[in-house]
Amino acid sequence: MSESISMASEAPSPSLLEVLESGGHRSTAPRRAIASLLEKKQEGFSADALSDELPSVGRATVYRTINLFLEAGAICKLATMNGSHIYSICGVGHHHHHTVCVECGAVDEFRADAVERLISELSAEIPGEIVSHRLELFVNCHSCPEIAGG
Amino acid sequence: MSESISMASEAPSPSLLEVLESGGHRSTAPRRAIASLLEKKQEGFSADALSDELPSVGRATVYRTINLFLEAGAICKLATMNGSHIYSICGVGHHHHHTVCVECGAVDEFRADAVERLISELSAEIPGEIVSHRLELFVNCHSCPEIAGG
DNA sequence: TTAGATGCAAACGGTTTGCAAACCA
DNA sequence: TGGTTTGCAAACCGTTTGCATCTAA
Repeated sequence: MSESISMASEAPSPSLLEVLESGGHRSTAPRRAIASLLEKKQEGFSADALSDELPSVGRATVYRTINLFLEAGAICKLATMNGSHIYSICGVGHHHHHTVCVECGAVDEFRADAVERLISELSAEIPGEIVSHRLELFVNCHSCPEIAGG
Repeated sequence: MSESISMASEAPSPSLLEVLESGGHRSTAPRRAIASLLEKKQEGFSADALSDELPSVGRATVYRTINLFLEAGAICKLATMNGSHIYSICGVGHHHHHTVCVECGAVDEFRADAVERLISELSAEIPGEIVSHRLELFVNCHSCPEIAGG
């Protein structure tokens, strides 16, 4: 059963403002607004949606700030089932995978040693060497009504 | 060890023209040109690159034809490591995964029961039900020079 | 004081769409 | 022939960039 899987649902996000400052970036009003909004989000978000929620912040700044957090590893960019992609706060610092709810967009993270073990088994069977991998699970989280009303 | 993994390197692509006709689409010169070019390709390709190789075919037609094959399941759209995406012919008819060479872009398919088994194990541990999944392996295929000269 | 950050608007890359002309069945 | 498909160009979407202005440190 539950050998080495760990869900991150309960993990509090690290302070995005700390991420900013430890990266040598300034703490400005637009960045603080974005950071505090992101820290409230359970679901994945698009840059566009974020921008809509912060009409006082310029679109370019939203994109620049997202990229800044991306580079710092504070958020992840992940694929949705339809091929587009969304961003999500990273609670876990290291390599992990995501579940994305196909109904409401809620994103969760998990680490499962079984996944990594599988990859290394596959590497024996596959020509060439495995440099990296990407795994996304699309789920129906069954808690959608609370989040998205659907 | 090698229990149920199957690589698709040698599998001949099914005739894309058949795919067209069985889908009730017409066999036109542009579509035939695209189909025959695709059937020669080992590596993944972008719509843009395809269009460059077929200057006599309009860009819109390239995109339309790609989507047509996508809908028919004859080609797959898959992610590259840098977040962009490429297309690749599907030899295997059913659910499978891809390896993408980070050097030359060569794409291969594999089916591994172990992957599917892992997913169903994970489903016991993960809140909600797993609807679908996506797994991409990024590899260094070590045959790059032959394909891309690099 | 000044390097860094912002907002705007324009540019961008990839993709889709409207439409009249061309084409296959 | 008539419904499909094509090519073009313009529109589109998400994202990045140039630049003058503003601001945190």
